[in-house]
Amino acid sequence: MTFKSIRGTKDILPSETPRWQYVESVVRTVFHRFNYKEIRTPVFEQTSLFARSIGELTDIVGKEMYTFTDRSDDSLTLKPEGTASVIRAFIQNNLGESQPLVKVYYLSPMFRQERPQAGRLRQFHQFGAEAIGSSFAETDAEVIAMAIEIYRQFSIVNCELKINSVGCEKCRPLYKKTLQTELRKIALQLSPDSQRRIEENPMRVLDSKNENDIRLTASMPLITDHLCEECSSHFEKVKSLLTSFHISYIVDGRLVRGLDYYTKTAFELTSNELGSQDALAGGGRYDLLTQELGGKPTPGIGFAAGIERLMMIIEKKKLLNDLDIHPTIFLAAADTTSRAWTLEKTIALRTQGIAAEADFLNRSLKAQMREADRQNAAFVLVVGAEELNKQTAVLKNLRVKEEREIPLAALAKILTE
RNA sequence: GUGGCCAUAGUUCAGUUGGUUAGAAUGCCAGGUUGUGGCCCUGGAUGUCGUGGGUUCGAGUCCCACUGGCCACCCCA
Repeated sequence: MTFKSIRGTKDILPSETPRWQYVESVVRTVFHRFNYKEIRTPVFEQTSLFARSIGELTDIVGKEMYTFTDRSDDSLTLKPEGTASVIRAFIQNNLGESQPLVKVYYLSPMFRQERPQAGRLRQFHQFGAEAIGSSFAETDAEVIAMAIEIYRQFSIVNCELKINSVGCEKCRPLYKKTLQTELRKIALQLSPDSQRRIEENPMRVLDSKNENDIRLTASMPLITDHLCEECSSHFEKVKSLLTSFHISYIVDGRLVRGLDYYTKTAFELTSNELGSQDALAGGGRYDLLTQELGGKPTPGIGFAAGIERLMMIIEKKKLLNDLDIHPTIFLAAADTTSRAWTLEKTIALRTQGIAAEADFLNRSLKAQMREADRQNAAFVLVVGAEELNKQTAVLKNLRVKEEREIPLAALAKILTE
């Protein structure tokens, strides 16, 4: 084989696209119900947009971005996540000037150069939403409820919602210092990654999956015990709202997400149906991001979810297997003289809004019947010279295996009933 | 980026201690029914055995490298 798709990229084939389209339509429906409107941003941006927003020291920026220089020597990057682009568009188009709260959603491919494995691709797809302009806990709860509602639409209700508060510019630096001094005491016993993070991003050390690290840091102070008054009451409000929405959650004081811009609420939705890459969706509040990117200080919160991972669960649970696109009628020609008529009629039916198909490969009647069956057509119309003379045809219902002779003039009417 | 396993018809896979023209199932095509699908029967077509090198009289089989896939680490959607 001479040409192959790039490592970590996948073709979504005709056998799968009906399921994708259906999932996308459900996602859109829920977003619309929550009054979020779609935004479409370019797939690539200036590299510095991501470096600035996601954080220079994060794994995403440090080693996973698809970055290249174009012919004008500008450094561009295929977007590794959605929020940065949305906030850039929000600022650039002054979206905040026409209303205090902007609620948008997106469905888009994302790109990260990681080693592919189950549930992880280099080009993958996310849907996500951003509510820009509200600092209130009510919006945090709305966004979380919306994410959960999408999964509920697919009867996925056993996933786990983990939430945390990562503090703000007032309380987080103090906590970081406290944690850092504690971590330095045991630094040499920690994994190399964690040792590096003590200085770069100490909170990530607590989020390590290394068993030894977990044991050593078991009694470390948690951010949830060091929040300032404002962050603490915000967190309490989010939790009580979730409870009032009948959404169960577990507080995970060690949850730190891989993007530096989060403040206060951070959350993650995981599923045990997925294997090692078990995060279905993640998100959080980013009250400082808009000003960091040069806009007016505007609080915001959002989430993003992986479509392939949702798809994995849908496939595993054998949901949505009966979606398919099929012709209502297949026009089969019994002899060569009637073949031209079937083609003409097929085109005519299509213009009348009926999904029709015919044989364009000059096949035998038997082969045409097989084709109609393979295409899962509801009806077959068999016509030959004799029928055309009488202006009739044999209409066969493939589902109930019955056939009858009908006048050609009545065909469209019968099919649209 | 690191590691383990893997790579043979369209697909899923078999292929003996290295030995002649590389198989099965399924799918595809055709016929059985010269105007009728699904089930059944009969027949047919299809492989650079991932790529490149090496060992050997001889390699799908052994060795090396590369590429790709799967899974895990890491990280995350």
